[in-house]
Amino acid sequence: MISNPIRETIRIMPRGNEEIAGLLQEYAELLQITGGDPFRTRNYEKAAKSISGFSGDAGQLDEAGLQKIVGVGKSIAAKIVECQLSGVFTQLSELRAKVPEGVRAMTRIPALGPKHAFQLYTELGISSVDELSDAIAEGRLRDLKGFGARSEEKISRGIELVRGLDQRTPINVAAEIADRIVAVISAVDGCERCQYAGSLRRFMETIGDVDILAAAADSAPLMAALLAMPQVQSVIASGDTKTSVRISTEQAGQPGSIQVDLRVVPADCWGAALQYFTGSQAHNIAVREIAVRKKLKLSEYGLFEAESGDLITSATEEEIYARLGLDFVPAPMREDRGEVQAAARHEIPALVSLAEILGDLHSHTTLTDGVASLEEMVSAARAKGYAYFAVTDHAPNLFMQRMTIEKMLAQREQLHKLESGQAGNGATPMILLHGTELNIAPDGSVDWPEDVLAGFDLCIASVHSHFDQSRAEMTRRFRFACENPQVNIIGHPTARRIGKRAGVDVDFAELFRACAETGTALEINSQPQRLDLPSDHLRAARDAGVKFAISTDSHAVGALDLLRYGVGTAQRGWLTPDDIINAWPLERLREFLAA
DNA sequence: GCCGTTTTCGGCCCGACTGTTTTCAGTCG
Repeated sequence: MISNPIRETIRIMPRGNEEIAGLLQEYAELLQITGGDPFRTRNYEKAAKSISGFSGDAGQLDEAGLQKIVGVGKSIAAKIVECQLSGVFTQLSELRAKVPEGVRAMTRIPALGPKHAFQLYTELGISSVDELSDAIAEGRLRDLKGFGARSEEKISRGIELVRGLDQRTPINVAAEIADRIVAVISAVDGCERCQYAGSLRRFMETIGDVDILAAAADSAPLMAALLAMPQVQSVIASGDTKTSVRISTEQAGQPGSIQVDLRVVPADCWGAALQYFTGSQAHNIAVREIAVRKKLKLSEYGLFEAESGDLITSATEEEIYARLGLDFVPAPMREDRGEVQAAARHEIPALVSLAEILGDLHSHTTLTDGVASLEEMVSAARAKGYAYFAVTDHAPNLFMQRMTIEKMLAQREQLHKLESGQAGNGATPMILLHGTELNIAPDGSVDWPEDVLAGFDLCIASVHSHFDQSRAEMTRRFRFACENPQVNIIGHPTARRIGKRAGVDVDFAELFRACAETGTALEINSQPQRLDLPSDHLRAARDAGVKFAISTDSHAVGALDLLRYGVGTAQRGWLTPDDIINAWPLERLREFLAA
């Protein structure tokens, strides 16, 4: 029998981080539903999140290694190891037998939590969202203790909401809505400050709800302004300090909606409120625990002496962190993934900022699938004040793009003319780089022969097909592409489409090694439906010695503005300008591309 | 269940809003 070299490298793969995290999360939820100790529940949730964001492969670790992960102690480590070895998680199986899967699904309904879901199951035998819907229609909830007509109504609305697809909103759609609301609220008489906070300020890739914070002595006119917006579909809650509504989102004609929370505070506690309202919840808990240990109390109203209740500070976030002995933590880092400890050790890195990006390294024109001409793209890039700009149209193997070597060479000539044409008008000229986006074939090869590739200033190589290869094949495919001396950057490495297509299955540790060894950068693609490489992988890649290119992959002039989402993603991955090749001056960039 | 320049035991963030309640539990962030 002929041996298959790929097959031989496959071992029985242990469960990956996400799978382990999923089991722990499920166990936490089932514990909560069955009324388990809330602190234990919180711990399992924390361990799940911690493993989900862990940069190594938790499935490869023994008990001692697992316990080094924050939130994982003796007991959870033992459960994970047992699960890896025997495939059995006894306590989880026991709870699964007590709580049908449908009951857990019921807790996803807004306004229906674990306690009521379990009550509905034990007292009425309701064990799915559909059964719950029927029970409400039959009026069976009314006689239940703790339920009434209003709760029936809220749960009914919640069921409609969960049945609608795509509950989380892309970051750019949420940002547009947030900007509009901030403009409306800011214009109200008496509004002293207004900005968005929450997951949007932290640059999460999708947004569950939009959090708006405002400062005013009298909250009523601000709340009224929000309620009067024509996009408001329904009011979830409305009080003196907080109003929650659902607002419609139009995405390419698709109906949708998102929850918006408006919180109004007095101006003098702005910093404390912004810190609180930005989250994440896990970060806030970690920070508040530090406050408690110092005999202080932190809330959205300020930092107080625990004993006397005297206010210490509340005006700015910086003062609050400083008073707790912490470095200021930039919002995108606030996920309780080690940043609080880093802040205590005064090791918060100087994150890359939008202003430090000197050029965009991935763009398309009408020569392939862009909708703006070369001249339009270049002039838009110049308007951004970039020091350099790369045009990287698709290569021939993406057949529908009908690229040829002749078209490519003609574009290069046009590009050189454009570049020389700008001399003499006084301003520092923007350097134009001629590049291409190659297609990584299933075997790892790319479109053009090496001598053709050598004519480009830069080559991106991306996976555009055969997404379902096995991990071993995919990993070998990437390594082969990295080893091509002409390939400088791997484009949108996981090839995921957020909410639509999962990323390819690749051994990330091996990919990072290959990139580091060959001097190949990984792209952080700024398209909101990509955000790829995802932020969760960035720290591991950087620790392996990988450099990154933050690019927009623009197919239109307006898309150049998407760079901020790529920068936000890089900030979530703790990256500094030194990690980002397009934050470097042209000379250093050229050296990297030539190496 | 985790964690510790106060602790290996005894804590574990904090507050707003709602609905069904005569004082509070549940949900949410």
